Amino acid sequence: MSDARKPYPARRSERSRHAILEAARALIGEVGYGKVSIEAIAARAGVGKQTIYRWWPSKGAVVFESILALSQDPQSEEIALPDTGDIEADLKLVMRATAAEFADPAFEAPIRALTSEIVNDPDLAAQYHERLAGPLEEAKKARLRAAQEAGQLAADADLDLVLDVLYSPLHRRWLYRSGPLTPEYADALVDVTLRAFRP
Amino acid sequence: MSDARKPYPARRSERSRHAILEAARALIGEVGYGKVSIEAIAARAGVGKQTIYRWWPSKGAVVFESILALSQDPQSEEIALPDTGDIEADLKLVMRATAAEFADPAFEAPIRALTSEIVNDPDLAAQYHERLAGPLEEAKKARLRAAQEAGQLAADADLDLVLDVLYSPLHRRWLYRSGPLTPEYADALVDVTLRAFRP
Amino acid sequence: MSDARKPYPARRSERSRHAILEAARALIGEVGYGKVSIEAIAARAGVGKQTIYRWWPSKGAVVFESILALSQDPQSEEIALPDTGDIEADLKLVMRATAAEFADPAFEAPIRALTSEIVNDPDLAAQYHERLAGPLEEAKKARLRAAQEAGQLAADADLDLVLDVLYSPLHRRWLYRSGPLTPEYADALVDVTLRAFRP
Amino acid sequence: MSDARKPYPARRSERSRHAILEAARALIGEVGYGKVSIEAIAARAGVGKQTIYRWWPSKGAVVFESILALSQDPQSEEIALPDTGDIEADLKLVMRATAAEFADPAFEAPIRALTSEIVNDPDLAAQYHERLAGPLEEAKKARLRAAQEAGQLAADADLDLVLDVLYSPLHRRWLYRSGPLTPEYADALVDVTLRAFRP
DNA sequence: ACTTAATCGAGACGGTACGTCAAGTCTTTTG
DNA sequence: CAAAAGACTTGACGTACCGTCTCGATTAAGT
Repeated sequence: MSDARKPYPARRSERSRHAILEAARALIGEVGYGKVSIEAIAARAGVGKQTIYRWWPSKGAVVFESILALSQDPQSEEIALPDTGDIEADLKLVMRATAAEFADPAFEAPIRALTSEIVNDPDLAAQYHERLAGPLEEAKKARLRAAQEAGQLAADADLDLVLDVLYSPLHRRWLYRSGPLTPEYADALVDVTLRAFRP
Repeated sequence: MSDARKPYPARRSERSRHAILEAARALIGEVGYGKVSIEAIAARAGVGKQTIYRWWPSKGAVVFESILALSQDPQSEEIALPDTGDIEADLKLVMRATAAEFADPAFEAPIRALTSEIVNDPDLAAQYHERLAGPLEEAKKARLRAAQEAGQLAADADLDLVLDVLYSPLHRRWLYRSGPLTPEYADALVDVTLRAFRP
Repeated sequence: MSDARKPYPARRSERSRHAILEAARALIGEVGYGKVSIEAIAARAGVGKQTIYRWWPSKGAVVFESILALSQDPQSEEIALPDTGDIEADLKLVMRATAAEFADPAFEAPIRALTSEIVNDPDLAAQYHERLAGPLEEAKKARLRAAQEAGQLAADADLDLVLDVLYSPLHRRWLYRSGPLTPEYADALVDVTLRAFRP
Repeated sequence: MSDARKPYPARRSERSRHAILEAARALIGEVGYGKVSIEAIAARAGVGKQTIYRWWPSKGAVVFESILALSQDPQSEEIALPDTGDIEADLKLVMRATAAEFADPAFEAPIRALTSEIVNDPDLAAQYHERLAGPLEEAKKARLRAAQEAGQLAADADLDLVLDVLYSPLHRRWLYRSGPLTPEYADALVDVTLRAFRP
């Protein structure tokens, strides 16, 4: 009887699951995503390779989930952006923080790994959206909606588009290393965006 | 690398060089970037493996160059954007074309491959900038400068920032598959950008 | 072996025991001894692996017992060789039958499997002797004793030796495939043996 | 390019070939045939697994050749049995030596391993015949022919049959552990054989 | 035109990792 | 409490490629 079909999750070992994700996370940090192997994850987690193959379809999926797990625990349930009533100040705060995060090497490595996976795997891209990017975007849109109601943003602005204009340039600069992620750049993006969507 | 103290380019076989790049390009299209191997490239090109290792440091470099070669040949020397005098119409034309290009599967595969490499290798990112993205950006900035002179764009606008705002959202949508690349979206980006940077 | 401190045979499921031996026998015929696995036996028998491990120490033991069971059932209790009074005729009959049996592919596979086990496991060799070979030899020796009493065989002949000389060459030829198992060869062995041990 | 097809023996590494056979031989002695793995042979020989798979089709073939190599080197070219003119004395000498050899544990292990392989693989059986058993049998038959010419053996005796009767019982007793391999037993077999085939 | 030295196609080599199979152990649920 | 079910760790399988290392056989310079 091969292990190939329909493992029955009720019997799944929580201990193993956790050890695998933790090992994956640690190895990405230590040797870089490209050099992480399933064998190394299994060895580090004290787990048989089959236990990985039983529950995940690919290295990408393990790595993906290990990073998701990493990102989700701390913020737990609720994500909310600061709301002082001043949309410009609030956005600049958030954008500067985002820029700083991207510049932090400890943060970079796993996110680049994750991005590599997402670029080449539509399934993971969908999961990424649903589980990580989506909730975050909702939180941002909630803050923007408040700004609309306060008359600081055009009432008919497409909030998805606003977010695209606000974040994409920063993201692209980071991904392609096409320029420095300075606070000034963050501020400039906020200024441009508010100018484009002012009431 | 034993053989490779100083590969002396004068003796390099142009026939082999070309066959290798061509084989790489073909294989990316057939099996996808992740599954292309040096051995397969060598076999397909009718070349010894050492001939590849002698001239390129990694699979990424071969693939990268094969795609660069692909992109450069047709447009040869000069790249220029249309200039009808109407910046809005011209940009919409270009942006719609870009969106269509991204949506074309034959175009997608190699560019995603290239992007995978760039994300994880700063050297390749630099080369990409210098040899592909840079010249293109210059052409775009030339057109924007003409618009500034025609009073259609703020004279003090940072043209790099303008390009970021214009292209990044489209690019990001494509890379993360986070939304459809419609002509309407292309138009909306042009509208937003012109609104943000109007004189 | 956790479960197996003292498997308490009183509660043993006869249904399972039989299904396991039957499954083992069937699989040997279908895929060959070398490719039979405990997992396959368990699956085919509709039995948990532990149920096999609880009652048998190794794959060899299961296979061995399944073949023993196969050989014993039909002949049940009593085995006796033909006795027409003519030892030469009787032996030739038996030897030709034995040669034919060995040449039958359906018979071969399990016996070769059994032999593989026996060669490398002295315990199984002993069991084989006690449960299969021994009784058969007794029957043969009974017939030879009758021949001695009839003055057709030297009275002081060592009957074990007689059997060795009679059967071993045939057996070896089969095992090593070192020659054809013809009726003529069977006859020749009887002739040689009777000549060597004539009164 | 996979390694799968037609390795070209001219480039074969003699160093590796020898190390592999030597490692196989050593491991059989240390852990027993059943527990020898290709991986262990490769590791012990300081060789990649593929180098084994490139030149041998199976574990059995490697083990087989390692034992053949072992048996062939010392006796090199010519094998000849003693010939004092007294066939009985000569045969008893040889048979007692054979019995002693079988009883030696250092000799036993590899020969049992070899036998296991031969039983289940007709190809190996054929090779065994051609490269080991055949030449030996020729030497024995040469001695028996001399005895025929000296009038110590029936002139019309089938020498293959003589060898069968002489050796098979000893061999079988060893293989099945069905009795002790004493010098007396060896002598008895010579006596029986000579009686059966006396002129 | 003639060496002569680097490049070439080919492919064997020592290795690492793959994804699969089965072994034997352990745990949970069912009868 | 035995048995079915099946997840677990372990370890070997046979394959795919890696990057290095010979091999002759071109091939293009510099004599």
